[in-house]
Amino acid sequence: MGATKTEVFTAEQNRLADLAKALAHPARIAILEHLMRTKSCICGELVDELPLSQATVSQHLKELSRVGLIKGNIDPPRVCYCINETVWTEAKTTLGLFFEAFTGNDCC
Amino acid sequence: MGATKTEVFTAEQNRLADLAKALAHPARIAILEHLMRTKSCICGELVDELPLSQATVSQHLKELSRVGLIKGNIDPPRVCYCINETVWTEAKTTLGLFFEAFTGNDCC
DNA sequence: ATTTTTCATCGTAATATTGCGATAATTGAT
DNA sequence: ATCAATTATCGCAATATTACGATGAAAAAT
Repeated sequence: MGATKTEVFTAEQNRLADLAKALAHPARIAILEHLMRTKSCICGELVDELPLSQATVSQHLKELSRVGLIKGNIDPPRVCYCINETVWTEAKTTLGLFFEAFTGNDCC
Repeated sequence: MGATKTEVFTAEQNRLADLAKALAHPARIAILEHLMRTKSCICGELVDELPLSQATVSQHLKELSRVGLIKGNIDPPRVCYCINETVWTEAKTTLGLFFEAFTGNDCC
């Protein structure tokens, strides 16, 4: 085993889990925070910013791209990354609705 | 390697990533949704609800407990689980603030 | 005392993630 | 054509996660 049984869950549950997975690493949080701070897009200065190798940073950027939270503009030899507003809003809304669905419990 | 370099990130970044990690599996999303739906606490009926073995469900419950999103009341031989309102609010707020910090970008 | 019920934990196998050095790939500049 | 700069990808090692059967632990009921 070791592989998640995605087939047995709904598309919504899988999507929410997938968005959360993209946020489930401090380096990716730091990358997104940096992209928010420097409104203009960022490329490889993230490597200077973070104590991680270029290869590792590139891998984290790939994971964020995979779920769509960021997008990159090729400006050779650079790649300018920035937050994808559409998916950002989707994530914000989806997670927001999820957390607001809880209205308190009696027991415990 | 294979281990996350937590030391080089802030406590806030690590905590946010850790909360996200707890949500980064559809089974755990399903568990939390079930706990929200059935306001009263739930124990092993999750095993009937989910197409996963008892051992696997227990492991997911442990992960949710680890970050504090749920808590359990021992009522032998049962264990009644429910959402931990304090941590739930923390997660909601932390993630909410994170997503709201983005105010749009120009490029890309 | 034994049985039953419920849940946690152990052990194990399969797969995924993290991290990095080395190597490609791309394109502008010389 | 070669070089420099930047980023992606490959290959590898270490560790983590997912999943499950089997076993253990706890306490009520017989």
